[in-house]
Amino acid sequence: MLSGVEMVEKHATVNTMLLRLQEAGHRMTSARRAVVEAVAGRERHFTGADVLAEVEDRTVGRASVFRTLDLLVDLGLIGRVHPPSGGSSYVLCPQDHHHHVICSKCGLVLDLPGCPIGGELEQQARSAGFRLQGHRLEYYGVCERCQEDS
Amino acid sequence: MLSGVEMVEKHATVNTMLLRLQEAGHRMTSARRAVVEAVAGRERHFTGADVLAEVEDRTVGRASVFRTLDLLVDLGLIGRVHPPSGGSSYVLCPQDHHHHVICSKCGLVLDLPGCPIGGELEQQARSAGFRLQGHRLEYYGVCERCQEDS
DNA sequence: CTACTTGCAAACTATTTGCAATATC
DNA sequence: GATATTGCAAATAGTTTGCAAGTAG
Repeated sequence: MLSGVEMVEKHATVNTMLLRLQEAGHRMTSARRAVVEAVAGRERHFTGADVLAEVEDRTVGRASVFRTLDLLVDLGLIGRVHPPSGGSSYVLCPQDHHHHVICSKCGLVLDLPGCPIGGELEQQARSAGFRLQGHRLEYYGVCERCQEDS
Repeated sequence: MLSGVEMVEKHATVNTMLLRLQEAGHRMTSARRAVVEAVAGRERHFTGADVLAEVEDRTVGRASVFRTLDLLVDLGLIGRVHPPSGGSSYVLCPQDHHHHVICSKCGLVLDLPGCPIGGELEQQARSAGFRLQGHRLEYYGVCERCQEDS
């Protein structure tokens, strides 16, 4: 069984993502399928425009692309990142709490499972009266391949 | 001397910021002064539009506001943050490496001196071949005052 | 069938650019 | 006086909205 699947899927597959959408009470439409297919398996960060470009020959409207991406973000299947270069883009996300390293040159995204947060700084914030809700942590660097290329 | 100054200034004052601009080889103009004055002393995050609104009665052009903000970011006097609610805004920054907690309700920004980063995750990124350049870490929560208000 | 969802186009928001005029050094 | 910088207006980028038509459940 499962012949051809040699790797553990770190990220949700197309089917898993569609299933999640349904479970969350959303209808399964061709627009959503198109967006999910355009997004699944990506290993770099991508923008709304990237996805739009990939699905527009399937006559999926601009709005539906953004609406579906929002949905996927809400479900935690993809996340938003903000490269220092500016702008915002999306990345596929594994389902547990994690962070990303993003290559400044090619946009490659690597998941870093686990979380170094929780110590002194959180304590400081709490003693200043904050009730913490979450955090955003992103690393930036240059990936192996891009270092070679330079 | 220095009568009236009872507090240690955590962030650069108007004069300090202007001085930095000059040191960096930039001219001292009224547009820049206006932007710096609009920005100094803020304890919440603010957007380009906020600053624009505050200086436009001084006939400072839209473009100059954004150009000056960029300059201040380059000099490290202010930083960009990306609230989960979306969008991007600026915060005053102390001069050393630090992070922020941001109140989701009122936008209050608190500096957290120091940095919890450096351990396991960086190691993972390095062993995956990344040459790290930096990171972005922001905490989100609700400040004391907003908890009371709710 | 019924309500959710869509595609389209227009509306928006936020920021950037081109350029002649201006002000700083 | 040379050049960095400006204000303005138009341009651009990216995303959102309003709505009649379409379609999944």
